[in-house]
Amino acid sequence: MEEHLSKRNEDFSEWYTDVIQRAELADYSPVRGCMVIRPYGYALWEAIQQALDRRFKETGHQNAYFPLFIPYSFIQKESEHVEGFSPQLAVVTHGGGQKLEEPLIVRPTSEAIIGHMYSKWIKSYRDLPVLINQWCNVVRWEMRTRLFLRTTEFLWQEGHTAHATYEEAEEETLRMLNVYADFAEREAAVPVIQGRKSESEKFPGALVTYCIEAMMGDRRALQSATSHNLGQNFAKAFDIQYLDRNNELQYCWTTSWGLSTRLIGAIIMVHGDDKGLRLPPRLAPIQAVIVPIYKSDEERSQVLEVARQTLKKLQAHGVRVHLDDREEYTPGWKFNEWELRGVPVRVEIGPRDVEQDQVVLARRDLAGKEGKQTVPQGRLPEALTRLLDDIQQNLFRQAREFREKHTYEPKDYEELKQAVEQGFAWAYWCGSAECEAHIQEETKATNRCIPLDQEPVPQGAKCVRCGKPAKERAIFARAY
RNA sequence: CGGAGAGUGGCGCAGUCUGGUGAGCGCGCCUGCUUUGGGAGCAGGAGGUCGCCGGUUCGAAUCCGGCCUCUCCGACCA
Repeated sequence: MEEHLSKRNEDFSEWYTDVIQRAELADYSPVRGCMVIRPYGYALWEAIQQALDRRFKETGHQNAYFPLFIPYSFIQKESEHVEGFSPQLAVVTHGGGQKLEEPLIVRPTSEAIIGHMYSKWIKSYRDLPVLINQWCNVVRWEMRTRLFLRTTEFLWQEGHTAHATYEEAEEETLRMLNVYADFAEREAAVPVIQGRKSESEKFPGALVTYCIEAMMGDRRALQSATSHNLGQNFAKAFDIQYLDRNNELQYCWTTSWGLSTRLIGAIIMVHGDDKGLRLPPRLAPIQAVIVPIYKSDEERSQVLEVARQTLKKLQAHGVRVHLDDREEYTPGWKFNEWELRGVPVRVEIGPRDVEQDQVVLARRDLAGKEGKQTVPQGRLPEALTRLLDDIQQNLFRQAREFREKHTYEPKDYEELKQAVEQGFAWAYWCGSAECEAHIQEETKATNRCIPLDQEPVPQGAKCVRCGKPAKERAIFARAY
């Protein structure tokens, strides 16, 4: 292992892949574009799953599981859907040593197969709404991949719901968008902007796509989750119909929404620094690591004894804590190792601390002495809990300030060009796909979203590119 | 899929241009002793058919051809 990481500001991409591998979150696999999620990275995903799953259940959803394989014909039933996903499909043509009658696709998303099942299950307005989520893997054959951000196979959850009315579907779509935003900000400490995707950026087959967008440490944007109101498009393609109270046959209104392992990429890129990861305490697999320090054998047994008691005490208090009692590494080495792996708090216990019935707490988000404090054993659990809370909030605050600092309101096209070099540009826009395409071509920035939270367009506001009357404000930025 | 770079013990690299008698260096790993409050020191040791296939040659990590994989930059995308 090399002693030092790549510098974050010098080469962000290299720093990113470096951190992931050194922190043992993931590794490259022998299969092109695929990655192996290692135990530490998977533990982070499990923490994400728990925090989200709880929110899904609280909003009335149930988990289920649909198959990995989908008949090829299914994906072709919704025209925009086919067009959007065809280039990315993995197709199975052979099975059991024989050519298949009909090829199967490996799901890139499950609207098709779930739509098919919903058409069997839904008969009456009494069956609605159907609120199902699944945790699974999907495959999209990407040209260029990147650990966590874009891999051929990735893990995610996809919620699929069916409703009696447009209003209910829209309400559900926005409810889940809110769930994602709440999760991102409170659990991952990643500040997000809730918005609507433009026509050209929306999900293939959706009526409206909503998303949460976040700013990464290199000031590029990352779509961190999406929520789609699918209207009746999939209901019509898959025949999802019900009889209403008046005995009239109606098509359902459906939604889908998803968040993937990509969010791990966001956590890395939003919070990480030159020393490595900085994990938000609420999701960190290890919230505190105890590092014992000693010289003689006598000190060793005393310190380890206290370290083990401290471990038990903190575990009993509900803290995810780890005791690093490896003999082969020095304390200094361990300090660096756990900082690289982003553990929010280090608990140092040495002879001095044993003698004085105290520990030293060092927080990951503040460097050196500034982040250190001495706490009596008696007050440890409470002090640590408070500290974790403080770190969680500090990470969020830092990320939000960073985003605000790099957010601009360009008044003309020249200013927009400069703004997207530096971060997010909130710009008035005429709403045309043409302007959007021009902006992308000329600045490499895409329309990330039209923020939901925005003032009415003032009189006389003009599109930043074409000068025609502005319809709304959009965020333009370079994106992952 | 277009452009660039790279594949040599577990990791990072040198050697390749100019083929030849030692495949080398740093980190890691193993053993022992001394160390341990910010990436310890010394001594001894293990580990590589040089990405794969083919060709040229008395002889190939090195030259030639093909293929595979990875990274970075673009177009596509969660």
